[in-house]
Amino acid sequence: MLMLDLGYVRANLARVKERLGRRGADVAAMLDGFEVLDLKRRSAITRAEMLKAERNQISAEVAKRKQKGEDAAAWMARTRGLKEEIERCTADAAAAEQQMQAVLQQIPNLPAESVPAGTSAEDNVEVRRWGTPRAFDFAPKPHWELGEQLGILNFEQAAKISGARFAVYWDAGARLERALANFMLDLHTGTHGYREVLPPYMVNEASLFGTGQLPKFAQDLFRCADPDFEAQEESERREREYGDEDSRRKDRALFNDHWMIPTAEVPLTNLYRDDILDEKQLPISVTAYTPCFRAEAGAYGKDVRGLVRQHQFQKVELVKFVTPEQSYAEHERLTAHAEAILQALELPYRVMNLCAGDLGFSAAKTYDLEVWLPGQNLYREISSCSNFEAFQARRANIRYRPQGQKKTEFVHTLNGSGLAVGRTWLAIVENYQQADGSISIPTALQPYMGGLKSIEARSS
RNA sequence: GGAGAGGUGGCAGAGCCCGGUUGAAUGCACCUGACUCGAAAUCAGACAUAGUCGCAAGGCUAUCGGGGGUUCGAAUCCCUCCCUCUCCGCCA
Repeated sequence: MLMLDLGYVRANLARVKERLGRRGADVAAMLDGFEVLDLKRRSAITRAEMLKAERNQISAEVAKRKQKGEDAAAWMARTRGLKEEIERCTADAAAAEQQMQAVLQQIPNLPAESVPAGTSAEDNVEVRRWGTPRAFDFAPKPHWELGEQLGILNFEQAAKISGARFAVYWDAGARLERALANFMLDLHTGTHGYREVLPPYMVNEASLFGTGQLPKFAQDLFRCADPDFEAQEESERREREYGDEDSRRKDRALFNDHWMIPTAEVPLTNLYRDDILDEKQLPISVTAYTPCFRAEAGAYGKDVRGLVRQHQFQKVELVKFVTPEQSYAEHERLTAHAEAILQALELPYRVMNLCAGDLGFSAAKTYDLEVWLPGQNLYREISSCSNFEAFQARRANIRYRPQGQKKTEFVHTLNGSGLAVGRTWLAIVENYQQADGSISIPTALQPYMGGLKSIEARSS
């Protein structure tokens, strides 16, 4: 299963290269040799199919003669040598196919037309800004200082029981996390029309392939080791032996094939993997509150303090399945739904249109919402809302039947954080801090905090 | 963990014991046409997906949970893995 449509790539090679080139010259270069490989593959397929056709004809003749009671030995002998020849051609075709798949699976989605040019975060374009950063008459502190002073956040205990990049929340801090999750879910299900889902937090390999995390980004994920070591070795042997990506994708679980989800996008998008939806059902909007687990390999020394970059954090995710016609309008709506949370909590933010070079692997277009953090004096990503067009749908085989049409088409998938709860937590702590180190609770959140208006240090 | 049953097209469901025009009966849904002012009902027809060859018409190849094997030929036989269901055990 290809990430980009093979026929489309072949027919529009120059155009595809040009659009991929917007992500960087090295990306477009991945398609070098594509034509040669494709030619090799097709000629091997044609040869193999001709031989198979011959074999099938002979078999049909054998069947006819046997039914009539005639002798078929002469015909049966005709296939001598065919079998080996077929096997050789099929192997050639499979080898070429595998090489192409290996290349294509590494290639990211094509950027949408409305994506700005650029190579790094520097080139992202600010679309709009909401709210005014509050003027402090004292020096605002970062959340890790405030949290530890108030006794609602404990990194030492987390390091002891788990390791680096984990946190323990206490008392009102724990409740604040729970309040935020409930508040967000209520708004999305009540006002924005999303259905609430509680999905598994562990998924199989096929799901991760479907949303684009695998095969390229295995190093970012936590994989559950099978206590049965022999089973694991057996699985890896199979992977080597038959492991073209496509058959592995279909071969749902080789052993206990479980990975911790890096985002609810994975289980939610895969809800409809291999399904054919009715156009009447679309758009489908779902939301879920889940933990997210990220290895953060390669992030050593980055954001080491505080809650910004954790191995486990919680997030409310928004996912939509839409028709191609709806997708860009729905992308704007989904982004607005995430923004509505920030607005209700009165947290200043800005919306960034990511440039081609900063776009994620699977995305055609992404808006990042960046919240103002006075304790660190910067805007920080708190939500990422993307349109994947048919990229994930093709990999996960999610189709729909347009009304009045017989042929199926791939849906477009969208998702966004609505919001990352951990980062919302710290945004509240930093933006609502008072001179005495207490945190006032945003009005919208107070009902979810049992009426609590302020988090103060415990007296005891 | 133990024992059994099963996985077939959008869905339901035959075929598998006894391998041979079976890409797969039948029903439902969907689509087209007729009838109708329109709709329902009825009747008639069409109706899998992907790859590949071809300007096209149209061929050809593959696919009956995944992989492998036996055979001239596999949905049907053999091996293996996965999944689902039922019963027993254990457990939040």
